[in-house]
Amino acid sequence: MPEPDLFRTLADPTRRAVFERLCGKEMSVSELKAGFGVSQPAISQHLAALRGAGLVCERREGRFAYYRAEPQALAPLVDWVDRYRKYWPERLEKLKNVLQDMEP
Amino acid sequence: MPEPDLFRTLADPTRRAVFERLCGKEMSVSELKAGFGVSQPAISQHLAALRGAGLVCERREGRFAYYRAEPQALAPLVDWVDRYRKYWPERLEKLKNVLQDMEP
DNA sequence: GGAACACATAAGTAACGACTTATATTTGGT
DNA sequence: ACCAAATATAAGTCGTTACTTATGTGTTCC
Repeated sequence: MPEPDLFRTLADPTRRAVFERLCGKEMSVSELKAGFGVSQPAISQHLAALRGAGLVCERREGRFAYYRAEPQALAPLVDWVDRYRKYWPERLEKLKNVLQDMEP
Repeated sequence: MPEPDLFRTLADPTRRAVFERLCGKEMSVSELKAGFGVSQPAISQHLAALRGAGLVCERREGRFAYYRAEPQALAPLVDWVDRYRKYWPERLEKLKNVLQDMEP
């Protein structure tokens, strides 16, 4: 398995949407499949790719497989983006809002 | 031309490296080519892709073409990343540092 | 005007990536 | 024990993509 790059893993819109949905709540594969216009194997393959990048993890329960997102795995991407924030002062406000939303 | 997705545009390591180098300083194509193990047309093609995504812009001067990065075009990516920052409180410190570096 | 230079575009190729259908594996229910 | 459900894996297909070499376009210098 070739090095899993976050950019490449998230480049596919369907796979990215899968990750986004899993950030909201843990879901089974068939629950995920609903709403996407692709087959179940396609979903499983996207989940395998996301798991390879550490972006999701699986919890088995009987014949069901529940997946949830692991947003910490976005660390390298966050770092990368932050390196270019400084070129971009007009975004300061939005960043401050993000900070405020995070504080209790 | 199909919609230029930032994730997809930045997915290729060589192309991403081109963008990164252009954030440091404006450069000509041949100046860029040095350091990458690919042909000049390959560089030109990456530049065309980056330009299509608004990530770089070109300034012509005689027979030279100088390129520089346009980090503002990262906006959608920054927004996307910020949506997942809130799942990730342990990164608060780093974010604060980023903020501080941006203030005068 | 012509040759060398800087770059872009064209055309071809080989690898990759996202999908499909088909099949295997495990589990639950009857 | 059997059958259906939930998921994973295999194998094949087809479009995309990142490269190559070859060629075109414009510019500078002699």
